[in-house]
Amino acid sequence: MGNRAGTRLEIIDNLRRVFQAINEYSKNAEKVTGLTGPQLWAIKLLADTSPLRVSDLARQMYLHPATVVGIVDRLELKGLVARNRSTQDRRSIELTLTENGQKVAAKSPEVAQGMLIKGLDRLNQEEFTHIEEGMKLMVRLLGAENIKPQPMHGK
Amino acid sequence: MGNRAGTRLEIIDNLRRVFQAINEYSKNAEKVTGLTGPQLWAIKLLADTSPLRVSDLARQMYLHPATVVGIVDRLELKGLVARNRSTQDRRSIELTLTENGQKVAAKSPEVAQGMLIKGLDRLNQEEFTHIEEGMKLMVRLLGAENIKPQPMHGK
DNA sequence: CAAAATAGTTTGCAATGCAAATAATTGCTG
DNA sequence: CAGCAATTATTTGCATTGCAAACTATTTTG
Repeated sequence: MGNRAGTRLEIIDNLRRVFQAINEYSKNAEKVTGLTGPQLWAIKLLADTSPLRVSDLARQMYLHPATVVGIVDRLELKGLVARNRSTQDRRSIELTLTENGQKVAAKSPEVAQGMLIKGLDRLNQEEFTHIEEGMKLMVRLLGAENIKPQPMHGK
Repeated sequence: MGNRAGTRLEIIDNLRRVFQAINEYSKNAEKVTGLTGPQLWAIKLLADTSPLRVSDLARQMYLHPATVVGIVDRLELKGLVARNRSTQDRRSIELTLTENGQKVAAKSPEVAQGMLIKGLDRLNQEEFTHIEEGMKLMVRLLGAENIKPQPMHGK
């Protein structure tokens, strides 16, 4: 203690470790599923709510529609996603998971999330409080209170 | 309280917020500097230690040499990095920052790091301990103790 | 000295990501 | 209701990242 400057750097190093670990979990998920990060992300979103229009998917992924079209193209090629023209608004496309797509979504690992949930359960009350308060503070430091949480993925 | 399950999800949501905030800081850095994430990362590493061989840079960035060659190509084109054949081992190339490159490295924002350091200084002792312990625990949960910290970047 | 290892590069490939232009449809406005 | 504006998805063109495999030059090792 007292040596706050050193601890400060240690905290940041630990944050970096967390980053990299999560990155590696999602790299692993890519190997397991044969899908890239964005592809897996799209599949997961479709597993949550379906059908989903292309523009809505783009909004949820904070990506340009043109980018999402490419991702959906490749998922459609793999037979995981289906496109259907909406009957109400014939401009829009409704995206759904195929049976195979649902299987993939169900089987694909929860990236780091599962790991974290299990780990959190094993903590005692004091440790749990440390993490709870620590994360709240980290959010405050970054001014990120108003940011809507979105899946973390490795690049 | 006692509702541990809810808090658990809240913790993960906060981690996601942290992720996204840092992502946005680095996106901003890209706009400010006109460099992409990997390019900025390479510049920062070269600002730390110089000269640096291509293979060493690749190792530090956990990237394939062929990938780094491309990145260095573009930095050289922009006049930020210089290549020099080593005299001791004529196979290897020594990378250095040009004057301009040094200026860019100095001026380019520390991504999220500066933000965090300033923020950490403003915390009282109890808060500081929460973050310190919280991050340690997070690292343990992910089994990331042995991971060498590397810059976090969006991408 | 010959063979193997190392360093950087080139080439070819796939994926992400954006901007701008396009076609089809819907909504709005006078 | 006719016409214009907005929305939706797509296409095209471009830059970047990232890897693997082949290649050249150099060094090290047997």
